[in-house]
Amino acid sequence: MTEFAVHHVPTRRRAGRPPQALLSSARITKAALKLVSHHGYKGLTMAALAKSLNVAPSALYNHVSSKQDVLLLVEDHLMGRVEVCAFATEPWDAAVAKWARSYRDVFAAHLPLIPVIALLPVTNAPATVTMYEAVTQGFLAAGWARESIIDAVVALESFIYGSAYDVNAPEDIFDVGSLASEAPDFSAAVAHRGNPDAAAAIPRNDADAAFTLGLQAMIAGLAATAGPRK
Amino acid sequence: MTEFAVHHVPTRRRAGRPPQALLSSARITKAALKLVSHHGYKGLTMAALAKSLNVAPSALYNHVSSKQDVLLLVEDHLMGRVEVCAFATEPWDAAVAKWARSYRDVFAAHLPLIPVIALLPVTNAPATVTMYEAVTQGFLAAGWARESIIDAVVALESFIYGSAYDVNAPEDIFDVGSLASEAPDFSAAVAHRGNPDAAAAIPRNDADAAFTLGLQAMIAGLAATAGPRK
DNA sequence: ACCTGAACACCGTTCAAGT
DNA sequence: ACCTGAACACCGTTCAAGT
Repeated sequence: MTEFAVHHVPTRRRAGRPPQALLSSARITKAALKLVSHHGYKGLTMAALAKSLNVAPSALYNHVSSKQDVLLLVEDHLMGRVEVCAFATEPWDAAVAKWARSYRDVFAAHLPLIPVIALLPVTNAPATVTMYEAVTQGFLAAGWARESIIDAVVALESFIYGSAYDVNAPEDIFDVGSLASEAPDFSAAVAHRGNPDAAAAIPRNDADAAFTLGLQAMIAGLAATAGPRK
Repeated sequence: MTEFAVHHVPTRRRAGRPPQALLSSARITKAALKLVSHHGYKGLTMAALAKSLNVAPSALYNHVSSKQDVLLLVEDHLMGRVEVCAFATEPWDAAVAKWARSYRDVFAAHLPLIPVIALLPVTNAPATVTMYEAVTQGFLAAGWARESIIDAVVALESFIYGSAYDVNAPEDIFDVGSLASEAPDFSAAVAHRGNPDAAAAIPRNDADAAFTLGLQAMIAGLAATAGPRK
């Protein structure tokens, strides 16, 4: 050992230049979205996610603390696709309708995220907060009282989440099968859903019809009971 | 070996007397409910369910085809706890409100069943069909057109499912944390939710407030747009 | 027909060890 | 700080074998 060797500085990075990590929140989010779009949420496992990033599964835990964390990253990314632009240009009721429909459409394709949105704090979800800010401003601009806005938004969101499930319901969800005789009125209502005369079988999107009906009802009802004083 | 032994009839059951099985749908449902009430849905595993019935896990598959099947059994049992009696005695809007609130309360305590209700056909769910029959009769008695009833019920259910999630949301779900400066209007709306003056901090159930607001709005809106002609 | 025991093909997560 | 490899403690489900 020479004295020189003692003073030898081993492979050392220049100050202010952190090591180039293989992973990052952005790369994880992107890989997760790609995995989901190709194989659905059943294909989104920590092992598959790691593989798609050419990394060991345990490496993911240096950047997220759990799979829930990955889902939150994906959720926040998708929240950026919810349309809030109408709140700046259109009347309140039209803007709410546009926002609600795009919100439903985005998460109808990502059902497993609904418990995540509905139950996880918005802290560390910047795009989600941005969405809420735009919505709140739209309500304020329409003359809503500050103290009523969150309740109204939560009520609308509840309807939106439930409607996102309904988009994915099978066509025959209300087929009573052998129980028909015990539920004649319900069976008839199901058979005649949307068309007064049984003969005409018009092609129809049942989920859209229910969503439009409920959305119009809630918007009208909110405007009448909690909206701005005329 | 004697001739007698050859003719010996081994333990044989009398005709028309099926063997007394250890398991049945009713026993499985009951055990599952008990497991959930004590340990939550994370405690409802096929292994735990089998153990509580003193049976091997594989034995369950002689009576249900999957865990989804167990969840459907539990769901249908719980649907019997949803109150439909008001449809026979009270005016339509009051009856709907009572039904919706009990529906929300039942499944707020059973969130993992919501995807099951929302996505699985009602075939083989007799209590669920019975519930729908009573609701349909209530709508018919109030003068609703047959072709609009299912859409209205689906819209109400969507709101109910989303509201069940909201009951379980943490108090701080809208805490923006360090993002407050980027969402001033939203932050203020959250801070003043329910109370006009910031000083008074009245105890308040936020989920109930949003549910009541949304339910009143939707009921009023439905009555105005799709209800019976006056 | 109904149940057991063993096995299968997965999960998410942890942790000592390396750089 | 970040990654690997191996292990852990589970899951739901299947299936040959028994009665």
